[in-house]
Formats: sequence, structure tokens, C-alpha cells
Amino acid sequence: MTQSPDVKAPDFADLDEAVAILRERGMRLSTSRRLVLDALFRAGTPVTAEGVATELGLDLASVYRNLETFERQGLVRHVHFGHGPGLYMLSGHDDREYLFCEQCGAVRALEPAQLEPVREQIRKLSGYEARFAHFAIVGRCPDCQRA
Amino acid sequence: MTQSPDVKAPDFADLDEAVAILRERGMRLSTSRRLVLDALFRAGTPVTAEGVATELGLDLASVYRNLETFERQGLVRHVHFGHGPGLYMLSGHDDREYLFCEQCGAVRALEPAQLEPVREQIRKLSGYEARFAHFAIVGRCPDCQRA
DNA sequence: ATACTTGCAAATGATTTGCCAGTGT
DNA sequence: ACACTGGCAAATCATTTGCAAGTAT
Repeated sequence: MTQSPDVKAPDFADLDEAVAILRERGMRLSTSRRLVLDALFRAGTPVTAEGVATELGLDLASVYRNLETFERQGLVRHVHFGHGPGLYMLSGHDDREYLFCEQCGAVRALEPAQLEPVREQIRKLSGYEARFAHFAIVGRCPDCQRA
Repeated sequence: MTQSPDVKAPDFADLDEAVAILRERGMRLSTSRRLVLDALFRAGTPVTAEGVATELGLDLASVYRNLETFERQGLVRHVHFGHGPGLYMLSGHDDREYLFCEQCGAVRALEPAQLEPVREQIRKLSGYEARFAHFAIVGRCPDCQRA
């Protein structure tokens, strides 16, 4: 099952630091792991497991396993926009939260700080601590509202 | 594909009114359709397609087809909480929006009016018109925050 | 040396689709 | 009658799991 992190997201700025973190935690650093991590650093955008597997010529199942491992270590997270596969990205580097236009598919990112008042509203209303990081906020973008 | 409604949600208070609406629109009122609709009226809570199929002894595929038909007619909508199957409910009757605790699974419903300020914030921030009706807002409930 | 990782194949879970027999209007 | 609907089986899509063979430490 796709998991929330087991540990707090550590700080890391590049592949070497990420690798160091994993090593400190006693994880094995296989070639595939390094490649997957590297692919995430190189991609400017959230990527699908399938995209990574194809790009690297690795088995899809292994990519999913690696992504889940990284996710448990707090190095990676993934977001669900409407249907379709989850999108994976480095956490820490890309902690933005997403708005997804259900009509045209447009994606808009917001910084966590910008959404804080929204979270605050929800907190007041319900006591729930909303985490928009996992499911994008679905709605309609300005363009599609005009249409 | 699971669709947004093709038409505005009509008003209907009971099975007969719902049936009347469908009939006006030239849809056939098969026994199964009536049964599925009735099951939704009887259920106090959002239900899965599977639950309906099992309860009624209908084929799962047909139930999905019927639910989608109703959804296109604006009579039904479905929401996704974390993983797992979508939950279907009558629209109009149950237009609330949901908060889902990703840790314990607790569900909390809010009236659309209550969430209006939240939508307003998001509108100001991004121009997006958020529709929490399709994906629940995921977060942690008060109990799980304590834990 | 040995426990952890891989690729491959097969299993899952949710939902959809093809097809032909059955039924509402 | 005829177009639309239902059941059944099989297909899809995203993701997970079992297993034997390979590899990092």
C-alpha cells in the first residue's frame, strides 16, 4: 500500500545528500535506487512511476517499490490529480500543493504558506488538519469557468 | 469514464419524482434502474457500487452503468475518499462535502455553505473554483492529531 | 555469507467494455 | 418491432505481490 512517511522529511539538496541519508539509515543503495532518485532530481515536474520505469528501462514493479521506499523515508511524496496514476516528486524540494482543473486538466501549484489560511478555515470548521499534499484540490480553472 | 453531470441537478424528493425526471428525459425505466435508485434513497449513507450490486443481486457492471447514467442526469454523484471504491449518493439530497481522516478513516461531512469561505479563499488565491464534492478533503481528524 | 533487491509473471481491486440475449415503450 | 438494457466474461489501468535469481554490504 502506498504509505505516508514513517519519518519526518529530512533535508537534502541533491542526489548525494539523498543517498547519504538513505545510507545512514541502513538502506542499500542499489543502482536502480540511485537511478530512480536521480530521475526525480532531473525531472522538473512530478512524474509517474511508469514514466520513470520507461525512461530508465527498469521494471515498473521495482520502480513502485523504490518510490514507496523513498516515500517511507520521507524523501518522496506523490499526489493524485483526478483519475490516472499518481505523480511522484521529491518532498522538501517540491512541497507545493496543487489545484487541478477537472475540465481541462490545468494544474496550478500553490506554496504551502499560501494555503495556510485555507487550512486554518478548515481547522476552525472541523478540527481537521487538511493535507492537500496527497489529493489535489479539484475544481475549475478561471479559463474553464468562462467557457 | 465516470462523468460530471451533463445537465444541472434537478429537484427531486423521492423515488417517484426521480423516476418522473428520468422519464421526462426519455430514459427507460427498467426494473434495475428503479431498484438502484431506490437503494440510494433507502441508504442513509454513501454506498459503493459493489454494495448496491450485492444488496440487489444485480450485476456489478450494470450497477456501474446505471450509476453513471444517473450521474450524467445529475441525480447521483460520487466521492472518492482515500483509496478504495468511489462512494455514490443522491445529489441534491446529500450535497455535503467530506473530510476524510487518512489515519483512522473517520469521515466528517460539512454543508456546502460552511465550506464557502474556504472556496472563497481558494478563489482569491488562484481563481480556481474548488469543488470538494468529488475528492474528499484529506487530512487528520482531531483524535488522530492527539495520538 | 546473507539479507535485501530485482525482474518477470501473475494477482488485485476498481471500473469499463464487447457481445448477445432480453425487455421497455 | 426496435432501440435500449441486462448479464456475463473478458479487458483495462494502476498498483501490488510471489518467487527465484542476482547483488550490496
